[in-house]
Amino acid sequence: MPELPEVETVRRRLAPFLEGRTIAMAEVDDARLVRPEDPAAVAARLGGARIVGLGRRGKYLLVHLDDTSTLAVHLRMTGNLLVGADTVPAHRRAVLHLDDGSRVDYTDLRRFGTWQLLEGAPELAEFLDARLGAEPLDPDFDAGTLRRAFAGRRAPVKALLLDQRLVAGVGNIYADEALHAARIHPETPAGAVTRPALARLATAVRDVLEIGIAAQGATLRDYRTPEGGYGSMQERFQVFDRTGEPCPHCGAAIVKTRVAGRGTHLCPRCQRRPRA
DNA sequence: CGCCCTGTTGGGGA
DNA sequence: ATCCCCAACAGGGC
Repeated sequence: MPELPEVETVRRRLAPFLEGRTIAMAEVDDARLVRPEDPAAVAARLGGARIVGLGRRGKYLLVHLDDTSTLAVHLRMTGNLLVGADTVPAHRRAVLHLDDGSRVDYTDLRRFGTWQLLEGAPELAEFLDARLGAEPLDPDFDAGTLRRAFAGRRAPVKALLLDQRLVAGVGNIYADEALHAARIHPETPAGAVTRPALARLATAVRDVLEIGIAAQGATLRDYRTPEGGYGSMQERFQVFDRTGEPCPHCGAAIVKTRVAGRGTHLCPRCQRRPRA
């Protein structure tokens, strides 16, 4: 489910239903969800709280409460938040009952997702700052941001792009897409990426994330239209999950390799491996 | 039918 | 600094 565009889509979809509402009761059925804290204690804390707003930082969805605490929700691989379901959805791990009688269901097939309750703005800031670097959609995100983050580093540029402490919110799909758009081989040592390439990459990261948001997260692998199709051509990726298909830019066959422990898709003609 | 491999993320240990 | 493994489960390929 996640990747930044999907989290942002969930935030925008839920906000009208949640903002201003009071949580009448919360149920947390999965002990791991809020570890290391006690699920019952967190549920009790949520009960009676009013939701003043929904935010996002990186891939964290932030549920701001009127007692200055914030519930930081991370959906990891398969988490999702649903409103208005008329039956209990599969793999439900937690529920928020709102004061208007509606329900928010949290589902998570693989149970990697987390709910972290943070007390007050300083604790929230400390939590986020320890984990997240630059926001790629902020106006000041540019080539200089990447140059400072990559300086002197020899790890593959894709590995650093995926490091949330450097750039917040880039996942495996959008890393492949951004590197392809910027014509950078994913195994290029990060510190060796040229200045012009860094400028292309900064633009590409922002562009692919904004395209994903504009498509309302409809870019995921398992997304299908109600008729079972893929939707418009623009909703498909350029390289991700397109092994063997022609590169939209040059026509060469997309190849799949492994970089930073993750499946990696690239065009061998557009993204030349730099020689040492 | 069963086995093996893969995976949209992040944390911890080597 | 970098790399590997793991969490828990489903789905696809063979």
